[in-house]
Amino acid sequence: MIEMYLLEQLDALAQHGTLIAASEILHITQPSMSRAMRKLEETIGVPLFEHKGNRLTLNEYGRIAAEYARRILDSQDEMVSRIRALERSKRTILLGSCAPGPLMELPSLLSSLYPDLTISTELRTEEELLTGLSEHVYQMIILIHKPENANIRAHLCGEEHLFCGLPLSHPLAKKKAISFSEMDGENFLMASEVGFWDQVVRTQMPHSRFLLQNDPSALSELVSSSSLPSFATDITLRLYGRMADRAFIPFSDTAAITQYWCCCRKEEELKYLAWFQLLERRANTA
Amino acid sequence: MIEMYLLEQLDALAQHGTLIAASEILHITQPSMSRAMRKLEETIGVPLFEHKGNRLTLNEYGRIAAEYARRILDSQDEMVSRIRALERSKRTILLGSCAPGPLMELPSLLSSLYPDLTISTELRTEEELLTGLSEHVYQMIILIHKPENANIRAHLCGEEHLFCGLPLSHPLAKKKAISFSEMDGENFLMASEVGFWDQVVRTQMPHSRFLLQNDPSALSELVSSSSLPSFATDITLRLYGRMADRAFIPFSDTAAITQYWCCCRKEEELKYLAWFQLLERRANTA
DNA sequence: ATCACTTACGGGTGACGTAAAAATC
DNA sequence: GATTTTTACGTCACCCGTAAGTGAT
Repeated sequence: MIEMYLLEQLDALAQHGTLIAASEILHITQPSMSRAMRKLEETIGVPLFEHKGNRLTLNEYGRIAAEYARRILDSQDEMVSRIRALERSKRTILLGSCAPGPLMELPSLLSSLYPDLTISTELRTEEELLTGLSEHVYQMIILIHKPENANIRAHLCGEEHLFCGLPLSHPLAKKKAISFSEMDGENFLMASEVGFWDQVVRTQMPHSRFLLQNDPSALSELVSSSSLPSFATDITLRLYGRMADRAFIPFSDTAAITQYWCCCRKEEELKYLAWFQLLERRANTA
Repeated sequence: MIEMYLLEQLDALAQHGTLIAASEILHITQPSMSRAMRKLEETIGVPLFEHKGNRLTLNEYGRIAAEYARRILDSQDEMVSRIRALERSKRTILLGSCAPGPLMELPSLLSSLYPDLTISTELRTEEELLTGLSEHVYQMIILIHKPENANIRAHLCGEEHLFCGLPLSHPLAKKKAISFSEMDGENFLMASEVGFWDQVVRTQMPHSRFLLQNDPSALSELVSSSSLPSFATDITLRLYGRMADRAFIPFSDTAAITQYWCCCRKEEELKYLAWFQLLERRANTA
């Protein structure tokens, strides 16, 4: 029987080259590793190491052992995280989104539908969300592109339209609509956690600079005391109202409008059937 | 970090149902297992068991953990046996054969070609030999059918012809050839380790009985003092000569003649190139 | 009463750390 | 002399076994 700590130490040695480096990573002393590696060698009964000068290196067999060690450690990690995630998914819905907008409205709806479950949310990139969903990290994710993956089921769950917030004194403040190119070059005040919108505005207005503020209320104060343009969306305007001293003008570009897809793993679609039906009704009444 | 002994005990529990049964298999006491399972549960942080009456059973999470445990233990075993087999294969050639004939001639030839290597032999079924070869248990195997597997290279390495040994007083002792059907129903003295020949004679002479003798010299004595028919082959006759008081008559059936294929894994064909060239020369001069 | 598991306690293996030596650069 | 590994020794964690206890059949 080869214990896991031996494989862990072998793996660390393979990755860091020397006993000292590996032992520092594992927070054990170097003699301890020296002993452990000898023990591993004796257990297998085949030499795994070579002494090259004052360095201990893996030989052909050691490298094979290290590959197995890596794989075994990986499956051990996977086992633990898989079980924990599964257990948690019985108690909570972790909802990941690529934009903050859906996270302002959907969690409370989820809560009312599933009162026994805890609803948590995270803001991540679409790529992170997709891998996280398949790895059972997320129970649901909100994307702006409908995923092609056959193991994922997607339902439309709303849309969002980007607005430009301008002080009333701004020359364009009276317009009914505005384009990114008209505003390109102006400096904006912006919340720092806006998900994919960050990418959108930087791409559409490459000559603009964006002053980020993490705290929403601080941002709000800054905006009202500043003459810099800001952002809003139909969702934020609906939920938080319009500032009296600002004009909010929709961007006319198609890049300023997005649809959101609420996705879950195929095998959980039935579990969330009521939820997707609620989204359906909500879309029809909107 | 989940140590291997915990996974081993979980696996045993999953396979045997109760702590007591599992602990007996592992040769540890039952309280020790009880503690270990609780420790595993605490480490993962998710309940893995249910108390059904006075029995401890795996719940949904426990069953998942047990699956992982099984896989991890398997790869750990594979790691050790793979490394040991690889190391051994550097020092020895383990030659498996489905018949004893080739093992009477080939090992000494191998020895003279590879004087630094230890040559060991085993008699097994073709099926066992094929899996053993792919799992690096054998470096070479001798089969009577050319294998189809693309990862295996086969070279002809000789043939063998079955003879019938008869006392000179036997009515058929003067014949030049003999068929299985002529002998069907007679009882034979036979060596017990004859590989696939066992199958051949039992199939071809279903009404005969075969008295097995494990020790070759004992068999030889029995044969010379008995009037029962016996077996020989061209190989045994060449190597050990003919008994003066017996006639050795070839069986005429095609089932009495076989070709032998010497096989190695594809990736080792170059390593044994000299050997296969020797077999080639030997076949041509024969 | 029997069976399966849990709790309690003591013992011994062995994994770790510290200190110092050996070997290579 | 600096770096890396090995050796030596003491300590403590923890895994196991024994024995008694609890609960279900």
